[in-house]
Amino acid sequence: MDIRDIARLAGYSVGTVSRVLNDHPGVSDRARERVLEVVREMGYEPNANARHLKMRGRASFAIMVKGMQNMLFNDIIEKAEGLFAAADEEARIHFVDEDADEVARAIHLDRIRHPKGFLFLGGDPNNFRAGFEQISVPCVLLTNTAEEWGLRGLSSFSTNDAEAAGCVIDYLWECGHRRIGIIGGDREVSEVSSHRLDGVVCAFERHGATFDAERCYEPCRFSMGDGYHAAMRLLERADDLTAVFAFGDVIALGVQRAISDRGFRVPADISLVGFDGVDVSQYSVPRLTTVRQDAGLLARKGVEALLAAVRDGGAEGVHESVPFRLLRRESVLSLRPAATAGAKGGERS
Amino acid sequence: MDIRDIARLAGYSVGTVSRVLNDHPGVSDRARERVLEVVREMGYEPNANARHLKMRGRASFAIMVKGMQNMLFNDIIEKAEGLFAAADEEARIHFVDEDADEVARAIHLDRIRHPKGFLFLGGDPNNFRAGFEQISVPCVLLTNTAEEWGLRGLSSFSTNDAEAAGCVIDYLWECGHRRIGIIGGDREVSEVSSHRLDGVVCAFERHGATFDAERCYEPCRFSMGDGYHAAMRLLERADDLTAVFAFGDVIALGVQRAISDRGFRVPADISLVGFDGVDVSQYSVPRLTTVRQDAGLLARKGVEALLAAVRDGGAEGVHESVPFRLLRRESVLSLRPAATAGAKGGERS
DNA sequence: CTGAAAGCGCTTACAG
DNA sequence: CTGAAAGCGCTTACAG
Repeated sequence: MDIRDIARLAGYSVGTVSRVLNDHPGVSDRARERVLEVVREMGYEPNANARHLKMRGRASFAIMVKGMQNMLFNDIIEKAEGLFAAADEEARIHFVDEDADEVARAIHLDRIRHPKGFLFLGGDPNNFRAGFEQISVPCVLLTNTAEEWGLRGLSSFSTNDAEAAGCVIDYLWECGHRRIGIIGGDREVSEVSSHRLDGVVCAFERHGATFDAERCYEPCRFSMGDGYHAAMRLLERADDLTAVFAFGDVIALGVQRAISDRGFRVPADISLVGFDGVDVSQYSVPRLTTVRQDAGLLARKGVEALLAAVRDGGAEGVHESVPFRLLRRESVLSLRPAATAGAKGGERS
Repeated sequence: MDIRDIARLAGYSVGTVSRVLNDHPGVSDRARERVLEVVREMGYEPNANARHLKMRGRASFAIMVKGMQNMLFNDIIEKAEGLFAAADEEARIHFVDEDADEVARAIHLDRIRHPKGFLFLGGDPNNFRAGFEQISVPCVLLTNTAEEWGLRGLSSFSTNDAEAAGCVIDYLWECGHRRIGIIGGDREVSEVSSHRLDGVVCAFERHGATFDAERCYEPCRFSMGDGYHAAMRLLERADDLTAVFAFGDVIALGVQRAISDRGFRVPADISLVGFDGVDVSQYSVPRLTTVRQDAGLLARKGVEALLAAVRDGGAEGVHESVPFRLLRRESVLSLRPAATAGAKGGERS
């Protein structure tokens, strides 16, 4: 069943059928109706390979997702897919391993599949610096800022990680916490972690204190298992902590388990804060205090920018941060009785 | 940069270049080396659209995933992707909404993309009965059994849901629980839920009791939020339950939160069992007792069957169940002091 | 072993 | 408004 069959059955040429199928002008109503009738009857759908071959290949968009376990990315994917669909665009999802090279994968895809553009969910600056210029189509990066990567034509939308991390420290400080441990991605590898750590360090300085990274910072990958083991190491080394800030909700879940396994309770003995604001954070017991990244807005800005860049021909590259929110829930204990009331129910604000 | 450029640069015809690229016999070593040299130098990669057009379209496999929030499916996808890659096959992931028609989507893809085969993660028998025969390529279904759907050419690999659910009830029974609530998918819509419920009912009968579905069964979708609300309804209606069995770990997480919000503790006041055995279940506090489905084996069997069906030309369709394991962890309290020891640390076995 | 040529299923100037 | 024809970038009989 190909376009020639339809043409024959409809009594028109393949050119006319093609024009009908593509909603091109210059077709009589009679022809249009007749062709559509046959198409419907036969359940015909054009071969996408042939179509894209002819139309110079640029078929769909590619979403490059770093890691399969990142629940925030799942939320973003879900929204982005809907947005692409609404714009009548196909989007194909490619998961790449957390420590694989997402840019190399994209270069390869660019060559063999000719996507219209790439939406990156997470990315390693080293990979981008090494290969980005080899990508021939518009690219947008989400959750990382590429502002300082010096790459022409790459846009990025992200949460201001340093500021958000600073807010967490401010909040903990306000609750009377001074001995705070940090568990997050390796700053050599994970740039968001590096920014968040900067925010922590600055916040400490703001409060006239110094963050002792040597003792109170423990790096790990973004998974529950890694969070668990990192917390075990941290709690072993620094047994006087009153609070732990994990650079991801999934990490925080592992940390919570570790705290519990060492015989402590959250938040009675140790307070805990996460990052991302994924669904599970509000169902854990206790509900996890965390920084909510706005997955919906991130997805929308990213998809719109990508669509615009494709339409207008690769733009300059913009870098924007989207608002975040500190969700004050139940996993942080105020050490200052007077402040207790203020620390509760804050999510409503 | 197309195959003609390579041919010109290498000093051979496009036919020879194509043969080299496809590892066909009948090419001199000299030609092969020369062509590969140019290919490498130019970073050339053949246009997949053209290739597939010529090769009659069948390009890659399609993985149809029902719902984006199912963590078990995530595990299976991850394994399956690796397996396809190892077999040098491409696999494209399509997420379809939990209540959208995955078979209709597949029919559409079948027509426009001509995949080699479909791997379904989850599926609604109604959709399959309505449209399955319109799919022209081999299909394998995972996590549901299609044994009784009467569909020629569809294979399925799954956990024996009824048996597994029965084991859960047996275990709770053994721990002294009699007033057990069930929270799971709507049996009209979710066949796995219906099977699990059958298992529950049978197990009650085995123990000389009757399961009162009217009072003790509350349906919901497979998400934490739905689990939470369903549990609220159930606990409201049946306030004497000593245990709740949720038909999915994500549901169980919501249930745990609901139990806690009603002022009860798990397992001291109410015991809780999940289903699936996803990562998060072992990090929750308390660690969740659950049925572990073997995502790795499911993925392996599914991919192998699909590959074989494509190779040998659509086979008959086999239906196999894969072993499961009841992971006895911390969320179930034994009501019979003597049995306490046996109920703990069971995961090790 | 190699090349010239047909053809995969479409789209799109170009005529009429 | 419609049709005949060229061409998208490949693969693969068919000759030689």
